Amino acid sequence: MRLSTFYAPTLKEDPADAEVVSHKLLLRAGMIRKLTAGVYTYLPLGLRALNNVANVVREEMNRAGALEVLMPAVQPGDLWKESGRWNVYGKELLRFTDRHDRECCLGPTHEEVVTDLVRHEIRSYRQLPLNLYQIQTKFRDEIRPRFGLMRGREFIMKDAYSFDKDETGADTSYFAMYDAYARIFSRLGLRFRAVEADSGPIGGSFSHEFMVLAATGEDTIVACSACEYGANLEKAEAVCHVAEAASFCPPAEAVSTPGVHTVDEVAAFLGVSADRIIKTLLYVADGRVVAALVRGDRELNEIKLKNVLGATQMELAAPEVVTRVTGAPVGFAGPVGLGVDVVYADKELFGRSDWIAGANAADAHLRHVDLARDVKVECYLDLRQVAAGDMCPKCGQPLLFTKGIEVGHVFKLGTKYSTTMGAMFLDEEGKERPLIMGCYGIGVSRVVAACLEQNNDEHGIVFPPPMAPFEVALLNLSPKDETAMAKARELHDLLSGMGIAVLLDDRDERPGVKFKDADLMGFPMQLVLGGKGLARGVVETKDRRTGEKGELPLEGFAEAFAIFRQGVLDGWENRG
RNA sequence: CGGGGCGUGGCGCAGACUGGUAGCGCGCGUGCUUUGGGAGCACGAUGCCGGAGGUUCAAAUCCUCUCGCCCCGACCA
Repeated sequence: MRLSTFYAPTLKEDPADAEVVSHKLLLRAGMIRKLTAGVYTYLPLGLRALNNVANVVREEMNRAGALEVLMPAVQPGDLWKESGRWNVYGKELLRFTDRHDRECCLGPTHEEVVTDLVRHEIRSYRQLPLNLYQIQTKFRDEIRPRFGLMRGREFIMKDAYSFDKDETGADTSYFAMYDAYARIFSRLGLRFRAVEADSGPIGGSFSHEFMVLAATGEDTIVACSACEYGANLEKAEAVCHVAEAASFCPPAEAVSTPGVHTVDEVAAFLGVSADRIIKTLLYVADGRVVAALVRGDRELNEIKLKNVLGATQMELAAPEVVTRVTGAPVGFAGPVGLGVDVVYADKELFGRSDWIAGANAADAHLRHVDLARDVKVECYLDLRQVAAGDMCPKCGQPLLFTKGIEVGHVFKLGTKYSTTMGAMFLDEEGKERPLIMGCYGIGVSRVVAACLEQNNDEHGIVFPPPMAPFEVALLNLSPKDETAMAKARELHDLLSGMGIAVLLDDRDERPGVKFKDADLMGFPMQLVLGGKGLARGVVETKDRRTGEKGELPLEGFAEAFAIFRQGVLDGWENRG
């Protein structure tokens, strides 16, 4: 390919509306352009990178035994009503009606469609297992799309769905996908970690997320410093420190705390540390008012609470609700004599007494609270957010916190969809049973963005070779010189003949422009053909990642290049 | 949806408070020079100042309404 006839409009300056580095670089390197919020056009370079990711994904899915299909983007609302998600998916599901007034939506995911497909075809256990996948455009009407390709409304996703006859088979399918994902992200040159995750509204019994490690990640992941344990913060299990022996607790008594609302204020006012205080949080979950108790120095993990309640909707109680159930303004809620439907406590509160808590009266708190004596606690559970200083639930070593970008997610779904949508098969005994499903997603376009978050420097993109739109940039510094141009074409054709994607910069530009653009666009290898080297019969080389420069002889170029290339690839493989 | 910010040649920005000829840098076109890390000089083109109302002799500038974009939050694979 020749750059003079290619379309890669690079920008010298950062676009005003790009915040994160991947977004800036994708725009500056001429890979994407925005149409509207969260919706992008892929320009030739961006599309090549995207396709490279898709092809690696495709190869590994095929290797794992999954079969590629392509499902529609437009889906009938009736299917979603059948699965029960029409009313729970919310505004993220873009709905519209067609000319016959039939309700439709743009597919944010394809459990319904694939389940519908399979229920018409699968009759017997002999047809199982089956794993279908597609690489397709998804639309999710995000509340707030941001960061370019990182969180778009329209994006490219690989989604796979497995169908098995029993739990053993389903687990096998799940781990086949898990392994395929690990291979995919490794091959693409990403630093990542697979972590335990909450399964969210799609439902299911267990799941893992594949996180690309990057400071700009929107997720926080917790990983053990010693063992393999890793989890999304929202899932991470909190280890309970050993409770002190319960001592004698005097009767609870009210103390006046005028205008003292927050835990910190109470601690300061009463001269105690925050871990002696009970924080009482009130939520409305599916219409019920519930109280969640955590230690004053802890944060409640809302996902854990929501899962415990099995609630579909849960939100922090509004001030009016707080006033109604506590009889006091916000800031004085406590578990004793609280007018809520149910009280849950973090397990850390178990076995200790003599707490300080809100008195459910304006400007007052209670001291000497004993939960076992004074409160009807429904259950003591893990409700709190894991925090710095916590230990690994598996091995007891310290946990580390890092930021990550979710690029893949594997779910074991079970029979959630097959049951509600009637996707059944006959087992060996002729008995009808629901298919056991799993679903597995990779944000293909997000992988590109996540990759750039990890692989860039002050000059621009540093593409890992498997993802690079072109592996080699061949810069001809003297495009007007017939001899040089002929040589450049010869090298270009030679490399192309070797199956290497090479972009020849034959533009009538000054050398500096070519160097800057090649660096910005991030091609792993640069070959420079200029007057200086040409006279001596050599081509200069640069490894984009290390910046290391060298020379290759024009005589016996193919062999010398192969060695150079292997060196660059090995460097990527063995980088620290 | 709450909070904040921004819409001015293709891109990045100034001008607005205090109304009075729409400007700068980059890019673009032509010519000459230059040619190993985003060239120099000269000439030139490109604006319904996001849109609609209003105030005024006069609006990019003041007022009202609207549309779009970005950031923080809530939410989310």
